[in-house]
Amino acid sequence: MQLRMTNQREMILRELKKSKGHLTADELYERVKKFMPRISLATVYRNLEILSDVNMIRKLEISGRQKRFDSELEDHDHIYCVECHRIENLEISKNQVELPVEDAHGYTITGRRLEVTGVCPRCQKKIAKTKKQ
Amino acid sequence: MQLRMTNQREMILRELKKSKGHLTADELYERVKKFMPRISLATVYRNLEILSDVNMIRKLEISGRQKRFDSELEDHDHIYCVECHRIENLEISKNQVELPVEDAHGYTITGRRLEVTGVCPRCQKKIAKTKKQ
DNA sequence: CTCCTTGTGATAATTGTTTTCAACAGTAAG
DNA sequence: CTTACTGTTGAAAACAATTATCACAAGGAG
Ligand SMILES: [Mn+2]
Ligand SMILES: [Mn+2]
Ligand SMILES: [Zn+2]
Ligand SMILES: [Zn+2]
Repeated sequence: MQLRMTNQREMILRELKKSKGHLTADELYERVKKFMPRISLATVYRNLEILSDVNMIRKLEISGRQKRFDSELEDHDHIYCVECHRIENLEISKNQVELPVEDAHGYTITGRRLEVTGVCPRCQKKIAKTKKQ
Repeated sequence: MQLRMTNQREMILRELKKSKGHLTADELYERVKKFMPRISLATVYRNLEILSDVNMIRKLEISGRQKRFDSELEDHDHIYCVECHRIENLEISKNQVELPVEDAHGYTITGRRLEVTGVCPRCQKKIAKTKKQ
């Protein structure tokens, strides 16, 4: 059950790392296609799934939206703009969020996901403009 | 711009309250159909969206899964089982999660969503059994 | 009543993702 | 080298959730 680093897999990983962002499968597909024109979107989805299964990348599942992928493995949360859906990293110190380590309803806790929502500076300006008129 | 309480709307709201749970649009559709056999799933989606827009219900967007709707308006978070996807309420006191009230990357913060994941007691037992064999 | 808005059910379309499958490539024996 | 096995691929179809479209019905306002 060891992972073979195929060309496609490597390319996908490289492009994700290069971008430094939080890309969707199809954004990544567009980038990879530049170098591998015959690759299919299914292959991109497939490999993103595999890579996140083996913890080489992180899968971000922002509520009700398209999945995004992150090559940064360090523990961090995200903030996203409710207007334009931009996503940015958010450093939250561990002690800002303290959770019951176990035994909430008898659950064994495996993780937590914190999403902070807001309006990004750009969208604030945009909104301010529209209001003036 | 006031909300008219149509029969369908009322029925959907009543059934959601009655259930006390966290239902998906189609679970609710099945329930409402018992009383209104001609209602369509689109109407259920439409009205759930409208009802949550005017804050008569809450829309729960659990990562990577189908939206669920909650008739409880009080501020509370949720825990869900990564095995069976059961969702339960989680009371987290405000001071267990303290966030930058504003100015994370210049964002105006509008909210936060906290998801705690774990394995529910039922699934723990199930897993324990499978391991024995 | 007429005009205007809102809500409706049926259906089609769209979106994001997963599955299927035949062809292909890498590895390990025999 | 042949054989068998395994994982991977691209293309296409299937899929589930959601949203858009449309023609019609119901409810006021004037
Ligand atoms: Mn990140
Ligand atoms: Mn709840
Ligand atoms: Zn924005
Ligand atoms: Zn469970």
